[in-house]
Amino acid sequence: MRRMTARPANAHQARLLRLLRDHGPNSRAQLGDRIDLSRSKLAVEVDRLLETGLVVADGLAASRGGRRSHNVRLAPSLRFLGIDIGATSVDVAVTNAELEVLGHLTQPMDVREGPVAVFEQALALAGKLRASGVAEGFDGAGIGVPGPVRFPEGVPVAPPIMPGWDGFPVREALSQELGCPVMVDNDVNLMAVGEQHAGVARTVRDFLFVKIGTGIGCGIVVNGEVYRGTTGSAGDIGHIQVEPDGRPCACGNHGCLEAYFGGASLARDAEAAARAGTSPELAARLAAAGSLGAPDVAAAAASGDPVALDLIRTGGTRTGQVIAGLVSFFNPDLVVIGGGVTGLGHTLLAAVRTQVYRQSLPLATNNLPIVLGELGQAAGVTGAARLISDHLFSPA
Amino acid sequence: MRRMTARPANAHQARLLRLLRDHGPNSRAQLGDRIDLSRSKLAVEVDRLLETGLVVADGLAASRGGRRSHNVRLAPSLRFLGIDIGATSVDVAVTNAELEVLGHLTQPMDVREGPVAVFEQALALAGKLRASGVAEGFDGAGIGVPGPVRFPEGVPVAPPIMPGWDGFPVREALSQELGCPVMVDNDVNLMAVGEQHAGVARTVRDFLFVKIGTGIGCGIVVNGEVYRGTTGSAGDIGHIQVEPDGRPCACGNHGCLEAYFGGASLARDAEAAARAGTSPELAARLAAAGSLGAPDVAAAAASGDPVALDLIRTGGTRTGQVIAGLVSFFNPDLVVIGGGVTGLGHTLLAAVRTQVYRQSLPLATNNLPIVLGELGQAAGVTGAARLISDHLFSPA
DNA sequence: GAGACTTTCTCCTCTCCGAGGACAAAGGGC
DNA sequence: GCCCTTTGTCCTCGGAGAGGAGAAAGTCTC
Repeated sequence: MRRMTARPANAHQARLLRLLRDHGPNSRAQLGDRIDLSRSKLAVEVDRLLETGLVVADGLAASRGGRRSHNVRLAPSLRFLGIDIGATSVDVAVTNAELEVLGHLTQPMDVREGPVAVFEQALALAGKLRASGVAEGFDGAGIGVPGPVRFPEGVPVAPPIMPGWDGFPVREALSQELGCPVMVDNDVNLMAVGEQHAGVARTVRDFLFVKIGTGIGCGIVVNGEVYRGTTGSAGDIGHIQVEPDGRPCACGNHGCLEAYFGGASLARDAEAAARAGTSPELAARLAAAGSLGAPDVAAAAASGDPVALDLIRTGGTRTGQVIAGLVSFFNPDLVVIGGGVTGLGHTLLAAVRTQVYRQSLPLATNNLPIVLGELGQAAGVTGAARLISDHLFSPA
Repeated sequence: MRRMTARPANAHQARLLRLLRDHGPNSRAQLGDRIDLSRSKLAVEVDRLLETGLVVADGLAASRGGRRSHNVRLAPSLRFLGIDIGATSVDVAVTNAELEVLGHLTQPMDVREGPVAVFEQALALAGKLRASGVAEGFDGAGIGVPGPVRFPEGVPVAPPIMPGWDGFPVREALSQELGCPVMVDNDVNLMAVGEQHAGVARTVRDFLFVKIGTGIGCGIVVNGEVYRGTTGSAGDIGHIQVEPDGRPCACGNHGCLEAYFGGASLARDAEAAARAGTSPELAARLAAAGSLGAPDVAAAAASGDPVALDLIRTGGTRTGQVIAGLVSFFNPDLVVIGGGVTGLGHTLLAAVRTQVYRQSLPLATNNLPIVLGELGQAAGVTGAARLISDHLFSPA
């Protein structure tokens, strides 16, 4: 099948495409209400979009008391591919032009295997999705990687947990492989975008998305747009110090947040507790599985294990300490907590909230919701699809 | 004298005014090089600006190899008033349209006396400047206050160190009093803007301006624009915790940065050292003056007093701790240190630098200059003038 | 010092965009 | 079936702005 080649010719067309993406099929009259354009101009631009094939007619709308208007919608054959490469897994999803997830596959994987091996797996998953019939091809792809990215070029820079990726031309390579436009960003940024598009952050302009997974990172949204910093490493909060002269961290410093919390240290602490015999529950799980992870701690906590609960609470408190600082500094509308360990759920959230509300100034916390993400695993891939659609639905 | 009433009629005129503000007098031909407009359009817009009186002819430019071009410049009679209200002083300056400071007065003052008393003093200083002949009237005024501001309305909100100002309609009142447009912002934000306009931050888009004065605050510039947060309290970093369960702070928490450093605690620590007898130098100064302040510590340090040096170093280290976290989070192009205690100078700077470079990740610090502000006392008033000029030089 | 070349400035024309009105088409309600 | 409302199409008109022609005002070379 021939894929999308057209792009909006001007800012008006771009706006129309985004309206149709975000609000679904719409009548021409409704579009007129949402956009500040004369009817004549609007008709011209919609007709041009119909010609390009990006938009198709979609029957008649219900009457609003007079002549029925013609519906239009984004081409139903458009497909975006969202790829979320985590430290230990890869997620691939296919969406339509309205960014609804039509198919989603996950697979465990170690990012340290390097870009070639990881791409092979991601492309295999994409192929599987295509074979399942949800897509015949892709009009664009977004991909998130667990490290800093030089955004304009789509190239990872100095990623600590994925050394083999440094400077690898992700955008270029994937674009070649898939034969469609590709955009690359940090995975946490994309999760933030995902929650902004379809999750809890739909209505706010300035918010933080804190991901607690293998590592801890933060997506920063300013004025509705992701802020990436000078070198693309903004939001790298895992190595903020929470304990002067504290535990040594893999980064070479002492007392970093990640040395105390996050998937890796949580697993380490849980195993230590199991071996020390303070938690029979965790010990049993360790004996059964040979190793422990965040899900084990979550399960143990759910069954009331005090050691597991304590691990989550102190971790949440430490995370809350850092977030409190960020809230004072950034004064956001909203803080979203997401990532793999949200299985720890409300125990974690409660600890974070307590700490933030206690430690930040009232003016910044008065109307500050701190909530869990709504999209879970889908946040990253949704954000990825949104990233590429934003790119494609902008003037050429 | 009649004051400026005209405003640019469109975005082109606004851009031309800003070009003339930032680059000084310019020939029409040069303006053509700097702006993307056809010669005909440019001529029309410049002529219209000449008609409004915002811009005046300014003789002939030097030849660039052919016919000499006509110079234009912003009306030389335009005057902006910049007011910087600190915790313990008020600064007032007059600038021309190019934001050059033509006169500058400072006066000690306690902001807790309340808005009415403070305005009286500020207006008296403005009157003095007018009497000295640098201005006949003001075309606009910018004012900075030491607390959070609801920016669109120009009203302080819940300012901790100036309770009497909460909700006081600063913009409205001052505009009435002066008979010209007024814009209000947090004083630290304005110092950041000042350094951006005429100081060290001229060439960067994303930077932090850390002010260490009576309190400690931070101006955040994203994409060339001040970021103020949802409630206008962004950058309030004085109450970020640096020491879990540390010293009690005036805000009710423990271990805040301001409990350890900043003008107030520096004075307290210095007096304690003087009384304890560990520093003869400080003791002598205390005996002479009855109390100590940051300048005393600076002087003692300059003459080699080890206790004073140590106070500055540990304060710098603590500040560096916080800045290190912000740098990891925000990944700026540049960090500027300014405010009253820059008299502490390079001892302070060195301590901050050491801590930040040690504690933040290499990718964020590799090309990160940390420097002292260039403008000193003039940063705030320059930023204030820039604020109002940005407002006036924008399409109506 | 005269002529040739450059740069600047002023008109003028021509095109394009988009607003908005007139009118036709299509539907609802009584 | 009649009248009102909404939607869609067509047309005209005004304004914005690009770009060319040519005059005006310099510099530079010989």
